[in-house]
Amino acid sequence: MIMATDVLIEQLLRVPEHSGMSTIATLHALLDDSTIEASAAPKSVAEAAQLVGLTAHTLRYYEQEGLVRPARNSSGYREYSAFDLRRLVFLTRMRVSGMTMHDLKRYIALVEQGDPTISERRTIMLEQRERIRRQLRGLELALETTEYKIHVYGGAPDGS
Amino acid sequence: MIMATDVLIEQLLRVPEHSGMSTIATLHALLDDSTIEASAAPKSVAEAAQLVGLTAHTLRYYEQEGLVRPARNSSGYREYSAFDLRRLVFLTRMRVSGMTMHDLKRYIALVEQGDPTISERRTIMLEQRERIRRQLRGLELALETTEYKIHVYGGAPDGS
DNA sequence: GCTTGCCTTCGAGCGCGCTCGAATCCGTAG
DNA sequence: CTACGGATTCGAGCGCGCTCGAAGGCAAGC
Repeated sequence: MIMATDVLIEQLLRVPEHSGMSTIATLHALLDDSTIEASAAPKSVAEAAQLVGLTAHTLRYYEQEGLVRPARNSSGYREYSAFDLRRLVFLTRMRVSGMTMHDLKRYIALVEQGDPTISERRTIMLEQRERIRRQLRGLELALETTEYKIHVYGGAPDGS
Repeated sequence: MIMATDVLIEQLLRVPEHSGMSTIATLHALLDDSTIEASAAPKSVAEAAQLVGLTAHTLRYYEQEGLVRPARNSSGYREYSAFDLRRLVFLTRMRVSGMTMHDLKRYIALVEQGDPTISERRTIMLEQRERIRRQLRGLELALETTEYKIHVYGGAPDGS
């Protein structure tokens, strides 16, 4: 939960409203690695950073940690493809939901090893789902508590 | 999101099921500083830590930061009253929902200054509510993403 | 009286996830 | 030709929230 996180959440939240697609189709377009090249031109590190709500520094750090492998142009500049961007969206969502860099690196390493690791990846995602659900319960409790305080401190001129 | 957090969430989650009270009444009993002394005997630092899902070290740290002020017995040992315990529950919930130590210290400082600071505290809680709501949205997106992956990785022997 | 175990204070250390700055290189505009 | 913005690598540093260990005190059991 670092500074970047707030920006990140803001950015990622506005993703779903870009078309008349169903939720599942949107997710597919956003996340499935086989639906590549929807938008042709690759992005520079700064553009990619902006799109995904991180800094260029952080994107380079993620690469260093093996989480993404953008191509390079003839000058050695990074070029983020749609594939890379989808990967970044996935990474940021997992980070937002509290998956550690350690676990994320492990997961991505499995992804890069291909099909034989699918069942292991599935296990990781099942655990991740449990973590998220626990967090949701914790957050809802915190929300109740916060609303209780607001109530005690005198009504709610904002919100019902 | 440190090690303690997981334990902490586990502990705090089981609080609501202890009686036939309504949600609001439960919250009141758990959080309102005027409903003191439901359970008489004060707790030692280790007991308090266990109850709230933190370590004794962390409780001492919180005290050092001015977040709680447990009384001391004749030997200088800490004695956590029901008041203190409720305070701790509040603190942990705020921490779970991502409020920083910095903000929490500020908030508690206001609490200790009494009534004149109520409107300021209310503002803080309104902001806190917004932060929690943003986090909830982010988490829900992460949950969808995770479930999408689970789906892609082949059905859900666990959960529908 | 001694051991055991939990309490005390204090200050240093740590793991995480960035974050930043220095030094250098590329590419376009004037 | 020069200047400038943005790219590169590298390694060091940082803020947060604990976390730990040393050195010693208190209280109950044998």
